[in-house]
Amino acid sequence: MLSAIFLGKETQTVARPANSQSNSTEVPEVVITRLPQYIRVLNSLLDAGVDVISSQQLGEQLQVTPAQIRKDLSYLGRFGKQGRGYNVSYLATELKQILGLNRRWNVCLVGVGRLGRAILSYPGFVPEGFEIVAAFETDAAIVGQTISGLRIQPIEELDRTVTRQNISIGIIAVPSAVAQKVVRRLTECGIKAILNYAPVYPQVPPQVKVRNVDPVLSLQSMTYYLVN
Amino acid sequence: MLSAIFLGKETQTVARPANSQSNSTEVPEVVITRLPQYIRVLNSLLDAGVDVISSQQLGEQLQVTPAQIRKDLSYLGRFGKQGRGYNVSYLATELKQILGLNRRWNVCLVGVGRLGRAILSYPGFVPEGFEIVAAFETDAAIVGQTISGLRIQPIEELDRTVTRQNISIGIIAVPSAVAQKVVRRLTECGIKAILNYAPVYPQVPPQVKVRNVDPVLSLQSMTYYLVN
DNA sequence: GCTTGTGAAGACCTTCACAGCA
DNA sequence: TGCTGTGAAGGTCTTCACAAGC
Repeated sequence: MLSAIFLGKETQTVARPANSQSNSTEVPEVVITRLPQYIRVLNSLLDAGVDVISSQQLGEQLQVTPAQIRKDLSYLGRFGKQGRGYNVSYLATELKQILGLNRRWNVCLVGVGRLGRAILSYPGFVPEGFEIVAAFETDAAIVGQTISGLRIQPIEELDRTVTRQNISIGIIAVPSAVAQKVVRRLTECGIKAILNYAPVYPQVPPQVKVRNVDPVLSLQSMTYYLVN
Repeated sequence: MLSAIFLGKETQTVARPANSQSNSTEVPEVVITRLPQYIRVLNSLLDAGVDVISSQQLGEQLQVTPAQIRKDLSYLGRFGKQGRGYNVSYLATELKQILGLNRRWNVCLVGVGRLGRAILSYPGFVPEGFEIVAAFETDAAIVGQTISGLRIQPIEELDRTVTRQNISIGIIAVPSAVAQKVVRRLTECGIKAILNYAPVYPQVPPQVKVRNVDPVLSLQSMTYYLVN
């Protein structure tokens, strides 16, 4: 019986602000975080056979103001037609291109405990173009096992495998106590994007992006509204 | 082999803005989402035997400016002493009180597929005071089974169980297609806080809080920075 | 001297409102 | 007429900077 999960603060997780040095021409990070949501809705509209949609209609589906959608898109180009709206297929294609979602990404997992195994068997990544092609552990009892079709490697092979398999993204599922150390190892391999399931916010060099998946934090911030 | 996961957009997180009608005296939602992080660091400081900490030092641990910490706390009260800083134990206690974390919360899970089972066996909730005390399914093949010590109930029993077991929080782990329907059922039972693992942003009445756990969105927003 | 708490300033993000165009 | 794209306005959040107090 295998399984898999995750979270988003935004949610959160939210993710940290992290607007390092913002050239006036830079796209705000919050805009970037909304684009995948736009794409998701556009995909479902495509499936429903919708050809054209206005910012008004799109906004209703996304629970966002039409002005926000138009403004967001205006940072990236001019995709609509006055008097008509946006061609669903064209807009989806353009946004995927901009986000780099028109290709596959190789991902590695560090930490193959209970949580790591759930991530390995989570079926939501591959259809979106994210494939976990390597998994690492320190526990000698786990190294060498084959889990979800993947041979678990010792952490020492990280550097070599990341290079050889052209891995750009790391997923961390190790205990809090070692998360920071793992983050450093990943960044030293040249990894620039990390999805962190450990309940700590690790420090990274400014050019590295981290997104934290932390359902406990999400619960803990909601209870405020239950008692107030 | 069971397992468990989650995410944080929020990141994350992130979560939707959702500043409905803000009295000038209301605590900003983004402040509320930071408090659990503060508490986490304070707890680890307590374990380390630290008695007093300044906003400067706390800020270093959290990667946040000292001014932000002081400002955040000032929305909630006056917890520090000039010239000294904050008493770690006192501040942690006060913040937990404010967030309603000085008590246990009963939680129900809807959806006991692969993902739901991972959530059921996730060991991170109970130590923080969140206990999944009921689980619901529509699939007749799963209803009646006992998983992680919990008898899986038919969805029809939701209302009665929520009332009887005093459940305040719902976790959703159903397919996207039915997530909105489940959200409505939960809100009709009086549930005011929902942790949503389905890859859709459901609509809720304004007094209901939702946090979305969505690692795919997190990955999809990071790739932008890998290609740009 | 050192650090908090907080008005004020500044940065950032969202919304408005309309010119421009189909 | 209908809708986009966008400067400008408005609002929210963050940072500054300093008075107050230990």
